[in-house]
Amino acid sequence: MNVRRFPTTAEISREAGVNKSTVSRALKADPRISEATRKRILEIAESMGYAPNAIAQSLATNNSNIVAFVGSETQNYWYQENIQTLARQVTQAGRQLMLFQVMRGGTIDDVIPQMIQYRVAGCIVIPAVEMTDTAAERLRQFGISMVLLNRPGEAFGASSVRQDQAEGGRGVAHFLVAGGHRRIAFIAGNMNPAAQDRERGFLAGLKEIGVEPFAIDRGEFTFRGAYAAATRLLQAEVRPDAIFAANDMMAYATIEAARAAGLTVPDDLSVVGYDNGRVGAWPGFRLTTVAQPIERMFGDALGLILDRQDKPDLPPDRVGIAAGLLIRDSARVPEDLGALPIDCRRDGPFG
Amino acid sequence: MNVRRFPTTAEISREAGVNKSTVSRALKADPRISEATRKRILEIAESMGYAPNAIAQSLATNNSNIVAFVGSETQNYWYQENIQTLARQVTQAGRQLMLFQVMRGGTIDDVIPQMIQYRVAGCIVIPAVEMTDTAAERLRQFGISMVLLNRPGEAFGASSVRQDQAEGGRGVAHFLVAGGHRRIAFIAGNMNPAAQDRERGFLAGLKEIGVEPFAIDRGEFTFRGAYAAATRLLQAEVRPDAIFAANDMMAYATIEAARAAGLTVPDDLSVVGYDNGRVGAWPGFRLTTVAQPIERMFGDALGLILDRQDKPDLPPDRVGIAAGLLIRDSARVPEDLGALPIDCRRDGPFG
DNA sequence: CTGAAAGCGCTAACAT
DNA sequence: ATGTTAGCGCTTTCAG
Repeated sequence: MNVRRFPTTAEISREAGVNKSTVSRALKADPRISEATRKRILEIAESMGYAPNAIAQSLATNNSNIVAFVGSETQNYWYQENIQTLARQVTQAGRQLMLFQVMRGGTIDDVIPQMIQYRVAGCIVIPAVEMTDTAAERLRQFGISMVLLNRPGEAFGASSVRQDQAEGGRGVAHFLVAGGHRRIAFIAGNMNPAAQDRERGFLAGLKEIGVEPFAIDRGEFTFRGAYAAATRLLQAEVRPDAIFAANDMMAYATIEAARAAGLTVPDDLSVVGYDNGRVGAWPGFRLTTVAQPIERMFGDALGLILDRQDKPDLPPDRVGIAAGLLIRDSARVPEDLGALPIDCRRDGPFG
Repeated sequence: MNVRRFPTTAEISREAGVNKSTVSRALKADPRISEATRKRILEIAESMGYAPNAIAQSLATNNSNIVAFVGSETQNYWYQENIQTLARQVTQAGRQLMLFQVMRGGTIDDVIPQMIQYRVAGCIVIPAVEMTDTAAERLRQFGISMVLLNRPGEAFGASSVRQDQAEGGRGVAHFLVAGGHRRIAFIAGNMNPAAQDRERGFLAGLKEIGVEPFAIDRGEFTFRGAYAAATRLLQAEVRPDAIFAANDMMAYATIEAARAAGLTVPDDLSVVGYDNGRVGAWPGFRLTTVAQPIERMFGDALGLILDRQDKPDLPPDRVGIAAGLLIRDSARVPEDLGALPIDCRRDGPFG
């Protein structure tokens, strides 16, 4: 309860009868310190309950070791499901994760001041947050590297880790047509660049094969929006025999809407999503979906940032990731998967 | 690309022909600075693209303005669904959110060093992370306040924000019995204190009314575990007419298991969950569940921490929150809700 | 109303 | 192998 100050390197040095800098070196395993003194210093530090002050270290080294994650106020589970993966990786890299959140209708500019204030080492930005040139410029000015997820970084001079979302969409088009569907509807997302790419790729894919999209509706990337869209689609005079939803959240809604309409998936309706969210693995959904190797993508993103700490002139880099289709039971499966322009993998039954 | 240093107060002061400290004061609206100079300094700062260095501020004030959120590697959506709420509130309070994650099988001790290193102002700890006395002691030593969520803080000398989970469980027992169920099964969670409280309260509630629990199985707070448990329960010779799952994730699994077994909810089986997760609002689930006022709870937790910045001897405080039942369609509803020992609220139909 | 100076806890040349 | 010395960028007495 006594408000005693935290032990500092100075106190340790006094106690050990050495200089502050010796302590500093001993603490960080500098090879020049003799084993004997290091051991002694470590013991003293330990006994005093010493804990290094990362704030002071950051100031002295001009290097914060904080990684920023810039998310948005989305309802989408993607961000939420995967933040834990990032947290783990950041921890394992000996860094800290700081969360920044852009409110609905805002842009990344809203959080730029805070990111700069804390001199974060770099930031990882999800597709749902709107980028701006001024923000990119400002970050560059302060030597903060950016990694954009699932969207091109070129326009902002940023790095990117990107599964080609258009390829994913295209793959789904081929998959659905090969599966024998001819009335293929699409439930689009919002203006988020990843959503746009998925749509573009999907439509391009259909065009390649000479199949007209049966219908296009908007679901705004929300459960509710997609539920309404799917319901409209399924209540029409002629209904689609397949629906591709631009993300899993909307695919869940589509499956529920189908069920509510008394339809059986995939017999009456095939549904394909995008994201490989966790709910899709539940037995009631068994969603066929485009999967992204999250673990690897975050790992790469983190790597790009760490590489650029202290190396302000390392140019941005881009890593591309192949799209892959995870096949479960929500869509009829074509005979010859090998002929598709997308990598396919089957997910065994639940349990 | 030029690695020019960030503008500092010193540079501004030079430019403005005043002293560093004047700049410092002007920047933080110190009343003693004349409007004229303040205005001039602000303009210069602006024109130089100045951004305060929070790291340096923290060092100088011995105060980091960082709030730590300590989560675990759980599959539970609770943490994930609600982290956004916290992020928003922390931002609005002008603080930053740093994420700490305890790996499966670990305790809070694993992240204590990092929290201390960054001299976080305080930490918010979810029930899923295991607390230890040494951790509590260490945080106290460094003046870092703790707020435990949904678990008593007394044992650790910590503050807490707590919906009485036992009351919630008890309320469910009364609700189910009043709804006419007599074969009431329970799917328990894990050792997490909130889960334990729910179980304890639920069993106590049944006892009060003189109803024996029909069966108790364990779902480990996971979808998969609960799905297996529910399936066992529903395939028995005599099956329960109601199942209370210790959290929503397990309730979702229960509903899916019931559906897979060809049962109709709530006609053949009533299901009640705990947490008010988002999936429960979907039309396919419409889960009756114990709700927690997340917004308020995080707000209170944050408040407890902010109150204790700079006031190391303000004793821990506890805020209690009443349990409330959110009634949807997954469980038969008793006639007289007013007679129940828990606040009930109906959630309108989806859409 | 503003300036001077010390200091927050640590690092990193530069000495020795 | 260790000590000296100067910062890192900001805040905060204490003066004036």
